[in-house]
Amino acid sequence: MTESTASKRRAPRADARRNRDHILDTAEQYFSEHGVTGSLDAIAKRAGIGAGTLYRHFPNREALLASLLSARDEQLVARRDELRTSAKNAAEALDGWLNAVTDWACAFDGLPEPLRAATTTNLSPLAVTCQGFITTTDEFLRAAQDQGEARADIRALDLFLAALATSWVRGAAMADAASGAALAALTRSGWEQAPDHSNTRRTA
Amino acid sequence: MTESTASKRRAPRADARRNRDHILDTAEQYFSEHGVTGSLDAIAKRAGIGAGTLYRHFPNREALLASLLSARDEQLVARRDELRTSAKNAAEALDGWLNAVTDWACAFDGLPEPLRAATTTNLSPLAVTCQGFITTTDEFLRAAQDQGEARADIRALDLFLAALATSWVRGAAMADAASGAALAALTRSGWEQAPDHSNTRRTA
Amino acid sequence: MTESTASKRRAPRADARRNRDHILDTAEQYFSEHGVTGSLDAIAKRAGIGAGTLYRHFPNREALLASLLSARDEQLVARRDELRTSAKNAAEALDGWLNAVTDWACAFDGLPEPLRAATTTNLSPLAVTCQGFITTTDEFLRAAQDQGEARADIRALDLFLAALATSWVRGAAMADAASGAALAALTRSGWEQAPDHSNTRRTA
Amino acid sequence: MTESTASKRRAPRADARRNRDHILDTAEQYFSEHGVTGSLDAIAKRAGIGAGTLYRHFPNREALLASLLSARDEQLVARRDELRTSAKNAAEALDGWLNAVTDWACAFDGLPEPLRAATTTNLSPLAVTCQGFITTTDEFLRAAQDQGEARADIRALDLFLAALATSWVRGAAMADAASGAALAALTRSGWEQAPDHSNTRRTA
DNA sequence: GATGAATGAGTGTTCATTCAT
DNA sequence: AATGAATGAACACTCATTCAT
Repeated sequence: MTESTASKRRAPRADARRNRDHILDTAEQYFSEHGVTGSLDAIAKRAGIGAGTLYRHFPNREALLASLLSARDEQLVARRDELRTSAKNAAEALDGWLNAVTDWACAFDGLPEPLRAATTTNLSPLAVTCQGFITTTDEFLRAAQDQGEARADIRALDLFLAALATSWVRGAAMADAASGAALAALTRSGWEQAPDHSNTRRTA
Repeated sequence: MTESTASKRRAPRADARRNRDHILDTAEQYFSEHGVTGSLDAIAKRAGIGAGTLYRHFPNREALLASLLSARDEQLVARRDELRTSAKNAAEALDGWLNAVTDWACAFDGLPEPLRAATTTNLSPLAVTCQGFITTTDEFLRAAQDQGEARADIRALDLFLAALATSWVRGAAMADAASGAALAALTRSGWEQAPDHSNTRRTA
Repeated sequence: MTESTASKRRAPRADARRNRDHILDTAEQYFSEHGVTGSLDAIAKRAGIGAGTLYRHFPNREALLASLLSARDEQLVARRDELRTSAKNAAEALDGWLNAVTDWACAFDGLPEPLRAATTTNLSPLAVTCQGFITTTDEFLRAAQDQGEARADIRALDLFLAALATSWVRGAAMADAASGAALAALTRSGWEQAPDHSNTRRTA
Repeated sequence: MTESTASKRRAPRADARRNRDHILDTAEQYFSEHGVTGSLDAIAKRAGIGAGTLYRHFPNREALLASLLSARDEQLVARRDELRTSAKNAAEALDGWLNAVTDWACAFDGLPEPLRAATTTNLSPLAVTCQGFITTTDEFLRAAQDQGEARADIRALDLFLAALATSWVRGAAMADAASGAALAALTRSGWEQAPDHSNTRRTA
């Protein structure tokens, strides 16, 4: 299917492809330096192309972000497959996945914000990206729930948002890394001490 | 304490005081409508004063925000006192307090962002405000820990940040309210199911 | 004449012809919606062709407009013939013709502007179109003048411009239709009251 | 009244006034060269001020135009008074006035367009300016009608629009001046030859 | 013949902050 | 103390036209 449509627009034109890739590289670097709210014009300038060219490839900031992030999909997908096979149990797999998502959402300063927005608007190009990850989260979550390793009243969307929130807490490069980790831990175990009459062992 | 420094500049001039209050009222309204990133110029205009006057009272956006929020301190302090006496146990008190903080940080759209920043920069006028609430959080947390109702490895700062994160997830008025509540719940209990040795009852 | 030059490049290629027609249809619709200053790129996009193809067929906006309008020539020519036979006198014929021209120039929002320009520059592809209509106007005018039904000091060009001006006054769809009609009436009879020798008393 | 409000905002600040005047001078020159659609940024740059300063004084193009034109009001008003006293009859006065309006609307290339728009939208700052002139037109028109020198079925608005249309026909500096005059003449007397054998019958 | 990528100056507008009045 | 004018870079985004493919 994808092939047939691709055959229609035969040549993606070598220079266009090159430009596109160059824009992505430049944006990656620029966003790393200035956060996701950095100037698109500045990216175009740094890439040595006209602003129009950037907008042709990526009609708006979110489209650019989406492309940037989907380039990292492979890594996340790889991580997912790895967790599926190597995790010692469903809870570890879910935990590992959520950590991976958190890292992913920390790619650029300010990234969690549009991602969160994308979970509710559905209009953003980021929405599809997010949706895919929520689905994966759901798979891990269900597995853990089936194994009795995760509470039954948890929704995948909420875990995804919790991961984003953790990225958000980590915030800028300067922020307290420990607090980010702490929120991740809270998300897993909560602050509440189980009122264990006998001996509830719980691993921090 | 604050009074003694104020005594230095004897009469704060009635009109200045009036202006200040009027700015605060206007800003309150404006931020409610447009979020915390709204235009300060617009606030000055709506308040019917010059931009310079606004900047005289509040040298920057965060100073304005800090004043705005500290006006709500009383409510939070009242809530704190209420929780201290009425909560049936330390865990409920802590939970109630965190919910109060979460609500407080939802006062304006986009408010969690500068608050989070204030927890790390220390330079922001908001830092003092935050610090006070972190201290209160610490009191509740310690009480709960002393009662064995909260895990010992939790830090007040992290709980405070978790509350902010919850506000952040709630986000704009449009956002999914359930997800906000879900993160609060996660923060309390985590998604992990305690490995029950007897018989795990689980409702699908 | 035009045919002989066309015979040079024998087959206009079926697809080229089809493209050309499709562009015209699309442009007709687009200009109706957005006025004559609408984006040519958008027209190409809507027509499903590349921008270059559009420019191959019509090197600039005015060339496109000219083709668009000459497609309506038939209607105007038909109207001309109709007026020649059916009008009860030369003045009515001229009046009918000017109204037809006015309607024609109202085809798209903003059309009168390039038409007026075309009457003076001669470089525009629209110039030919306009010239033809001015000639026809001249025929009707002369007939009326011969019949003593039109003043002798009137020029066809000026009547044509007056018709364009009337279209211009009608302006966008929103404009005051009555004023358009009023200008047409003024053009015919003027605001001046003929000095009546008897005694025309007229109360304002 | 105007004085009391003026006293409130005591100092229009000498530099502000100077800037404002300088902007107006620059805009006058720039619009003369490039027409009313010229770049506002370019005007700011040429005036040696920041774009923001221009926008502070004139929030949009039409506000700037309105100020520019109202500076010419005095001339028109003077002309009005002159016509009132010196015109040999009401018809000449009206004719002189319409010519004055036409000249006024020719001040810049492209000016008739926003003026016409202003007669229908009412939202434009130009609307007030236009309204004033329409009122004056009405005075001259009524006088002429009272004298039996103008047809009773004419509206002031339509005469005003006819004057604008005449300016529009004159168009750019390059345009055919004769055609402009011709439309003005048409507006006054029409193209129709009164079929007067003896007594002038004229159909409305 | 057709394509559509590239151009890049240009658009109007905003805004936090400073400083002359 | 209050004012509000000035700043001017920055913003996202557009579009007619060219030209390599």
